[in-house]
Amino acid sequence: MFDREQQAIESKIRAYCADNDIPLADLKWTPIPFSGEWGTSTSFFQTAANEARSGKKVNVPQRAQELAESVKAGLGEIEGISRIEAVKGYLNLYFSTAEFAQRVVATVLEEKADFGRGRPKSERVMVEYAQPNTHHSFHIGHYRNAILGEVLSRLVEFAGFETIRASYPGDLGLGVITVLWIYDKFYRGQEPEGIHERGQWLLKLYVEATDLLTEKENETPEEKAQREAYDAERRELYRRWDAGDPEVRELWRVTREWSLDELRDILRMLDIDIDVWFFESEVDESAKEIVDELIAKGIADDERPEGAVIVKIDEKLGLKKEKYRTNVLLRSDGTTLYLTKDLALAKIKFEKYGVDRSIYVVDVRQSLHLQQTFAILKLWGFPQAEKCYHLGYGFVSLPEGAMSARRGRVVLFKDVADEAVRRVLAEIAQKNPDLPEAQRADVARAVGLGALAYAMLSVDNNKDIVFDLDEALGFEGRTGPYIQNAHVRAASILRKSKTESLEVEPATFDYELTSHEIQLIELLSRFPAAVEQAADEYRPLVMATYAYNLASAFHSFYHAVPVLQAERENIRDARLQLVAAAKQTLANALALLGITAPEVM
RNA sequence: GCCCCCGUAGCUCAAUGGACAGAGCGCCUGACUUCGAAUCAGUAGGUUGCGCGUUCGAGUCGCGCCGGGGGCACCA
Repeated sequence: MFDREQQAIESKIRAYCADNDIPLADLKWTPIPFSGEWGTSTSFFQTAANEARSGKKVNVPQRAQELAESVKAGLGEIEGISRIEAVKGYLNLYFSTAEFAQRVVATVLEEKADFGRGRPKSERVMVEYAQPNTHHSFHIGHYRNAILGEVLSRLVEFAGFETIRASYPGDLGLGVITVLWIYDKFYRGQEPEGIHERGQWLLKLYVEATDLLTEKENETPEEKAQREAYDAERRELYRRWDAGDPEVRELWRVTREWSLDELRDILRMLDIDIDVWFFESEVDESAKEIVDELIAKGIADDERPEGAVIVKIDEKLGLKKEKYRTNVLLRSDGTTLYLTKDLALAKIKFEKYGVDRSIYVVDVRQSLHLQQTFAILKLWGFPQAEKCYHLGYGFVSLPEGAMSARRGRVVLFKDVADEAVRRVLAEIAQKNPDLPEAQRADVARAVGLGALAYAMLSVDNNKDIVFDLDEALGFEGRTGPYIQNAHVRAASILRKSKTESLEVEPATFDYELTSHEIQLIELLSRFPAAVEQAADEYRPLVMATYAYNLASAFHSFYHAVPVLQAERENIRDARLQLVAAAKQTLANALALLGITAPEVM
């Protein structure tokens, strides 16, 4: 936010050093830590170290301090800077309090929902996420994927990139056929009422079918024969599906739609709007076509009929050590694999959608697979391969162990969301009984889902999560509701102020600010940088941490600093604007996190 | 065997190579006739798994161990 000042200072430092024959190293700027004032800071260690390396005998920390002092003396007075100090090799420049505060608050109130938005970038980004397999049900592992992908999309979009949200559900394979088989055999014609009931029922069928098809210990000859007969039926069904049998295809299409109905409803709840849907079944044909191209280009080796079509990735890249290994593009029977389809899909993304950066939000266990995909894209000659990025995330397990769809040991997202809403309603009844009945449902949903979202986002994506319901639905401490509550408190003050003229004139902060105000304003000023960092590093956690820190600063301010009862009118006006700016920035940060910012709770 | 990720307070987790490693939970103490206590203020808690190295400076980078998790050609 103070780039212009920083650049002016930087050029002054450069000029000074040039005049005094000091070979200045690159200047890096950071906020000054543990200060009760605002400012920016740079150090001279690198420059001193360079001198030492060039042969001069210098003690680096001492020399850095000398340089800092000397530069300080050479800078003189600078507009907007109240004070300069040289300490421990650092040069600290403190901003003029009133001016800084006024500018930060005015900027937020002017830009409103756009505060923090980055300048438009030239590249187009596609984020692929929210893609459970069909014929299953949406569990909390899928939820982690969906919320991570959505927040990442919001971040890169807000940072200025044109952003396309894509989902790529797996709608074929043995798992899907297994569900079709048991439905066709035992449940033909049945269909539960309700989108979620129907979607979840498919998962129950899958569990039941898997049980029937899994070899048991000590099974009798009759049981064995039965199981093998079932399995033969399933294989036959797969064959008919593959051959395009109209009856099987229709059954597949209808049941697939049940899953997608459920998925679409959950995405609606989560305020996720997917732009492009790719289905595995739709890229199957084009996947077969690209194999020939890759063989012709000498990237893939055709070892049929004895073997498969493979890519010796390490060898083609000229790597000595095994890293990407070898992978199969076509089975010896000519059918495609996951990798083949991913290559075909990438081609579509690059050529049809003009994607420059392609981000895959996928379970970390598929890391090797995606690295292989990117490596082959590179061999294939796509320059975008360099900007393919796998946002892997640790899997979500339960205190009793890994989730397992086969064994039916899963925690469904819908169940958790419903429980979250129930708990918030109970909380409201206790803490805010005056809240009108009509608003309770909306607030409960906002707060319940906010708690869940923050529980997922406040852990770095590469860490596994052991999902504990009580922990995920916590409303106190470092949680979504804590941040939402800061927003609510700000809204409450503004409601009570009854001022219409909040934004007509910038307030002047020409009184002695408390440390709480200083801390709060400092955090407001850092929001644009937090957005940029989170988007650059593809890390939702950065924004989650920022939002909490901002809320924490607001809560402290709220408790310690009177606003409506401020001792003077001008102070009251200034603080009201500060509250409005904090509310706006909290709302912007929460929006990026996919969390609703309620007015009351 | 090879590759990837992780190891920080009792627990769960933070920390662009930079100044004094920070939060939450839990424990203990205090603050609601005061803008909403889903809050705030405070106490206690650390050899950042171990060792060597690079650097003016290492939780962060490199190498080697130890411990945990994941992955390694016709599954997705």
